[in-house]
Amino acid sequence: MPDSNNQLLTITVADLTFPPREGGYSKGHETREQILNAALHLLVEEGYRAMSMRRIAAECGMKLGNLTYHFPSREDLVQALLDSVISSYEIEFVRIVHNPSLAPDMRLAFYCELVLEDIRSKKTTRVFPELWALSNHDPFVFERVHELYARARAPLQEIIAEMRPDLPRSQRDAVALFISASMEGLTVFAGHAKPFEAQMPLLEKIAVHSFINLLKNIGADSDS
Amino acid sequence: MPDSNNQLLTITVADLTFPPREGGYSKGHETREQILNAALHLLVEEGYRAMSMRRIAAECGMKLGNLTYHFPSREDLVQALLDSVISSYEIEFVRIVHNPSLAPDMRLAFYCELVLEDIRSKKTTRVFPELWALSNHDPFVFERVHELYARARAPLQEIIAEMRPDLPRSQRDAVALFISASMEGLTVFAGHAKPFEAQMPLLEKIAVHSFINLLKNIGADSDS
DNA sequence: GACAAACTTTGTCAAGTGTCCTAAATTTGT
DNA sequence: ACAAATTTAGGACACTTGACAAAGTTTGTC
Repeated sequence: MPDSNNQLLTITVADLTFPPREGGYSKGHETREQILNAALHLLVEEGYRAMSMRRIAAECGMKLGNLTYHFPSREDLVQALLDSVISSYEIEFVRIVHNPSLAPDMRLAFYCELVLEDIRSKKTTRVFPELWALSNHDPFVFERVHELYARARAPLQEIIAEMRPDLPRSQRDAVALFISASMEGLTVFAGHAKPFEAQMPLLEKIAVHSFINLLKNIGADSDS
Repeated sequence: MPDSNNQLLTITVADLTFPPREGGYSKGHETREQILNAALHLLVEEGYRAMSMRRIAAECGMKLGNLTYHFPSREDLVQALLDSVISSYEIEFVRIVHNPSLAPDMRLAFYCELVLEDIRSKKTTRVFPELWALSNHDPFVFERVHELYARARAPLQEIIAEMRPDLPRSQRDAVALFISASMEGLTVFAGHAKPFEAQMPLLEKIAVHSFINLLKNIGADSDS
């Protein structure tokens, strides 16, 4: 198993993950995936506005009618795309939880490294701001995005509970939220092709250092 | 001057700020502002997609022809809107710099309070994710947004320089960037109508505590 | 090979988009 | 009073958008 050696170093979130198929021919599922891949590609390269039914069909080299056969409405397609994007992340979260029990500091640092590494990818840098904007006006996107983040915080909450069992749960969860939001914010500044992309390694050190310090000192300090 | 008393407590960023006008009648400038306000309203309430020329005109109760008289192209309108939004913030940044020299800890806490208070407003929660998404594909938006953030970090850099003059500038700037990004990230989670909006006061405490601890300990610690 | 289900093409539909235009009416500042 | 600025009222352009219907073609199975 050459994978299990560098598994901890090379975890990368897949672009899209598709649910197991039920009925239909295999060709149908293939084109469905092809469509969603084309949609993601357009979303990443040219933004949500460019992700029209016609352009997606053209990207696939197929006719528009065929696209509407697989996705009767644009909303269907967007929801399927969102599901596929999010599924990829949830798969990785499961792996992180099943991590060998290292020292909590190390697990936290590792978690941050994973998140900040993913943020630097073109896909994440491009897709998530789009989702944040959409979630402001689309309840479906809103629910899915925040459900995703809730699962993303779960490993963090475990680590924090291990480090600071003395803190009340509400406090621990708030800290987990702060840490998660803190890293997400770096997307805009140090994500792919952003002004401070090159400084991400330094920012990661600062972030991890800051988070660990926060966890050590919060509550015990001369703080209200 | 009743303002100068609670000035420090009630600073709020205006929705739009307009540059001084040169030629034309005053009515012309008024409708220009009316148009931009309507555009912002649409952007906030229904998102970038809904912000079409016709809908803006309808929102103002005016004819499309009149809109294209003031803004010949949609790009002109978007750029003017962006300028107006950003101007409002830059005005506040200037005030912050001209702050009485309190203890740097207090100035930092005050700065964070301002930012996190603004983040909770509907306008900021709605507009900025839109800008983040647009900046991924529109060079003009990209430049303006990051120019805005650069100015937003300036007061932060001053405070940090005061607290930690021993640190190299690159390190200080990276910390300022981290702090700024950290708070921006909270937009998605604790902004207006977001799942953790109610927890913003607690999150603010955590954030300020974390930032101050970071500034105290960074470099001096057993850290690489 | 038959055959039904699944897939794909082709063509059309109403509605929306930004941009441009003309001509007339109205308002504004001096 | 009068020129400049603004607004209205239309219209038109070329194009894009999501949705739909009716034919074809392919696929797996009996």
